[in-house]
Amino acid sequence: MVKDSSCRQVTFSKRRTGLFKKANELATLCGAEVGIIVFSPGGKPYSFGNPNVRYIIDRFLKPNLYKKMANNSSVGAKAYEETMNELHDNHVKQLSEEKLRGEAIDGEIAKGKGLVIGRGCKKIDELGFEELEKFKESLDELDDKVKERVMEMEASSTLLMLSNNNKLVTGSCVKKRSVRVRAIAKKSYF
Amino acid sequence: MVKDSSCRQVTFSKRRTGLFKKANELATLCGAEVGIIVFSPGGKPYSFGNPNVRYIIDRFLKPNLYKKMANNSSVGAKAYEETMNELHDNHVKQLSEEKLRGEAIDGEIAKGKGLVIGRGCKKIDELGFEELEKFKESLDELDDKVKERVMEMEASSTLLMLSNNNKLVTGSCVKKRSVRVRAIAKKSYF
DNA sequence: AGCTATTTATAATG
DNA sequence: TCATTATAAATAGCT
Repeated sequence: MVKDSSCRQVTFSKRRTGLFKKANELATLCGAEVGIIVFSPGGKPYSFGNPNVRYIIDRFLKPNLYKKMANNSSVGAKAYEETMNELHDNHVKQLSEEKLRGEAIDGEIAKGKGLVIGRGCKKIDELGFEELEKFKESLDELDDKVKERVMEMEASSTLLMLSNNNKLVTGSCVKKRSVRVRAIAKKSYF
Repeated sequence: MVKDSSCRQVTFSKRRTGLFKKANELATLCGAEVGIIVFSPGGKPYSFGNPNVRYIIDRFLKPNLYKKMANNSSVGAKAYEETMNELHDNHVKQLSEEKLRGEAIDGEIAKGKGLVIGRGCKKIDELGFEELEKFKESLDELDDKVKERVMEMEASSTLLMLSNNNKLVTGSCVKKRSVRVRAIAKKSYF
């Protein structure tokens, strides 16, 4: 890391591109799932993901959530895709019903922002080391439960990113994944 | 992705190694921060991280938490390290105090696992789409707060990984052609 | 796992 | 930033 600033920026750009290309090839050629996050020397984030970064991170951090997907016929991205399709179908059916009674509960939920622990109303800032450790566990458990349901909601945008991310480069391995796309872009990826 | 299973496994191995090497070079040569997660066709996870994957994911998902770090003198990993050192010092100081009163609160915290929303006691499974969306927001906010404090606790282990990851074993592989410096090889990056 | 022919990435330069 | 090219590095195919 001896190069001067402008030269380093060029090298960074080239090599980042090369890295993402390699990652793309790995995913395509081998049927692997790859996620990459890069922060430039200046701190700007770049990411690559196949199927997408969110999915990779989720799967990495919470493997348990993906066990049931693994049971859904095939392996890896295919299972994910299929599971997501199912979830999405259910979701769409559910959505209309939910919308109807949704607003009625807003008030109640709003109070949720002042989440309490047990019956006490300690503020986070007042928690100490031991308390936090346990509280974090609780939170993670809760997070898993929510994630499981929230996944339905995110399925649509997730799948869109999937298709956006699959611009392939190399000659010998040009291949597009066929994916059902539904819903509108939420985030642009690179 | 045309190769048969055993051939594909070999290719996956070779290319994964190559990818991680490239990532390592990018990080070392350009001072970038890189995280990679790969799931093999069989679903086995491999990861590379500089400084480490956890840090990369955290920074990617919760940029705000790292803003204050950015204010801590320099940029990137250095700032992170320094901030972590500070946090760790505070943490160690705090730890002895906390341990003393820690156990007393266990019971109270244990109840936290039955976290409630507002006053109601709805189970997660009973929440619908609209409810979940709002609840997730609450949870994310809460998670940020906790992360901020939990970071202190994780600082020590994080820093350990950091130092473990940075065993520079070989010098630079300077091959001919004047100033052209090739990557500095780190040995164990996965 | 090692070897080598070939392809690909990239540093330097325009 | 883009294009070229000489060279280093990665890797497919084979053993």
